[in-house]
Amino acid sequence: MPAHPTRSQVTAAEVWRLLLTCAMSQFGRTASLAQELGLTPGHAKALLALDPDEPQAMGTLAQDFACDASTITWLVDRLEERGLVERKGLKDDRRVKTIALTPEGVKAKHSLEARMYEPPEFISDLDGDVLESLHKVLGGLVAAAKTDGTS
Amino acid sequence: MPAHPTRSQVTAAEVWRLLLTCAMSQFGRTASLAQELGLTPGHAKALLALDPDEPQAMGTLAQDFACDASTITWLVDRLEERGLVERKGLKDDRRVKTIALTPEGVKAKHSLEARMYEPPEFISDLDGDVLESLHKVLGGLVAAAKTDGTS
DNA sequence: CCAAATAATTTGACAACTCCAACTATCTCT
DNA sequence: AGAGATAGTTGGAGTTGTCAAATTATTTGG
Repeated sequence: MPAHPTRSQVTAAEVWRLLLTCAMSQFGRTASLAQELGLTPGHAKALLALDPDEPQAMGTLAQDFACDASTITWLVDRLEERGLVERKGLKDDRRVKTIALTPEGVKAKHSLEARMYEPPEFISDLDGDVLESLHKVLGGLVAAAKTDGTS
Repeated sequence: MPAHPTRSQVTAAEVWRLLLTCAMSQFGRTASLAQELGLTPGHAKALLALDPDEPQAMGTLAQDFACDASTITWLVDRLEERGLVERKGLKDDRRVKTIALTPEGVKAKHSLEARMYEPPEFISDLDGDVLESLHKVLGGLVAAAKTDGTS
């Protein structure tokens, strides 16, 4: 923690607010976007959280989504009905079931991401070198965010 | 629009993806955050959309939220029950009702924003001059986003 | 003034989500 | 082996969010 709350501490809040505002200006669409692809918000959330290469235990998902275990059961039932995911037993511990994306699921995930990640005009209008520097800073942030317990 | 899709076009997508990823890494919490304040996601969405100084016609809200008019009626009913907003007739056109935040509503909006805008560690850990430059760029983006028809 | 358009509401129905409590299967530790 | 913990499921229940169709009040255009 910082020894003294300097001026830059204030600016950090301001920067974060701007970043969030910027993201939200477009993120609002995500619901409509998902709907266009025949996905409910819940489906979309799950697809974004699931890594094609790393099946997740249901319990882990429940923690990630900060919801009850049975809520995950319900959600996975819906996803499975649509053939987007598959329950797989875990060898080491047969109580655990991991959730893996099916090829359909991977396709859906990619469709969704492709649309979400289409840059809005106010980004693509930026100068090359501004993009370059933003890219550098944000890249670092994303890396830092991953290793952030966010206690 | 750019005359030629140069390399920077690719980078714009990449930058946008990073920005979104960065924002989403924390935005996921918003639901829990709202819940702590006794707000449903719908309430939160509405509070964030409403400007204390500019009451919105219900029809406008329906457009913003891309939902049915009756859905807004339902949502505003809930908000009014909690004393967060107030329906006000419009002088010029008595069919229209505008939704204004009550003092309670303004307070709730501010509580919510205050929490949302608390910067995560990976932001407050940044160097002063990085913050400075980010602030400058993002400030411009937010301004540009406002005047973006987002056709 | 009357017909058509517009803004909101009501009603009815349904899907999406969410939890809690009880239950099954499996693992772990002694 | 047996007690207790853990992972997931089931059943029941309630709220939230959503739309379509019919209704009311008001405005607008002819």
